[in-house]
Amino acid sequence: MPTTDTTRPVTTDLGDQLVRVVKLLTVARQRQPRQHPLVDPMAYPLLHHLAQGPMRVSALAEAVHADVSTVSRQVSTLVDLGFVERGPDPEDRRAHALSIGESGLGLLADIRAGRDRWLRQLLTDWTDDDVRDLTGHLARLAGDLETHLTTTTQRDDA
Amino acid sequence: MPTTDTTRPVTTDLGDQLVRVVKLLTVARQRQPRQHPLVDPMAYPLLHHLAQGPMRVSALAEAVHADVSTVSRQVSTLVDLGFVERGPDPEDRRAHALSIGESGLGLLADIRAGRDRWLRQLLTDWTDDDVRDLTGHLARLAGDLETHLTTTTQRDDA
DNA sequence: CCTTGATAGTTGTATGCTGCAAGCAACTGA
DNA sequence: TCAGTTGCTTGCAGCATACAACTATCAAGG
Repeated sequence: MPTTDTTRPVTTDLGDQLVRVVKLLTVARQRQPRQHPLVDPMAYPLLHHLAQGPMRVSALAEAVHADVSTVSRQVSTLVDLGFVERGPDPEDRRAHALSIGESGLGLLADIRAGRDRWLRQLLTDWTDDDVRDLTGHLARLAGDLETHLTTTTQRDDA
Repeated sequence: MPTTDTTRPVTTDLGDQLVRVVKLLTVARQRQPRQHPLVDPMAYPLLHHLAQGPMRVSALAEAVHADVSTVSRQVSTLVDLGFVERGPDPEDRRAHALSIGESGLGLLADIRAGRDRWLRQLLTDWTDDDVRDLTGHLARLAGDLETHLTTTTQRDDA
């Protein structure tokens, strides 16, 4: 047993708060009106990634840590609505080069703007430094999570 | 209107990171082996709240910001597995006084321990102060979220 | 060239978590 | 005791996801 702490370790509190925030954010997102009625909120990160350049479905799936089939469906919706274009991949005719369209960038901007309004309303008594501080910690945590998720496919503790 | 920023506001970055972390944590949780095969990870917060004293289903639902029906189902599972007891409510025979049992406390401890192991492995290069700092910010954010969720039932921005 | 195996993506099916609405039991007030 | 309200459960539907089967294409050898 490596945890010879008799006191409650700091990670326990962090875990509790993480679970709490995730839950609350999930609930909040569900209640928030969608920017576009047919676009899943879960598809938003796709736009975020596609905004940084064209990529394949498989690359996108890996980027968002989701199954290819899931991303395929989400992309299909976005394509049907005209936010994303499925162009030919010059190197492989099986694959598609997904690229975000004009309206897709607009949607992304709208999503960000709405989220910004909401956050600003939520964090009225936070200073900019507070926000930046939290953002920095979250980014670091996210980075650690990504490497952890990509390195360990399964197994570990338990 | 206080938002005369022409530069990217700090909340935009925060929003991006929040979405990212939530997504990553969700994925990580899905891949993690369950402490108990039949207990939803989403039910863990229920144990957390019940550990602080007996309460009704409705109170529990409000505490976790979920629908009563959802909590009812989750509680039924926990009762079937012996982690929670549905005792009579002395003041109202329609209601039940849910209380966590011996094994429920054990399960909660196991869940926390497993999460701790995972977090400690994840945050190897974080100092305790870093962790505490993030925890504090998250707690503050969670508090703001809770008041926001309880005050605004609908409407707002969009 | 063909054939065989691997790869990119799509679609069928199943599962898990959720909320809404209907229903049942019990409380409350007249 | 009767009408309305409240606490909870259950039937049903929605949504996101993953796994598996399938099609189309590529790549390597004979």
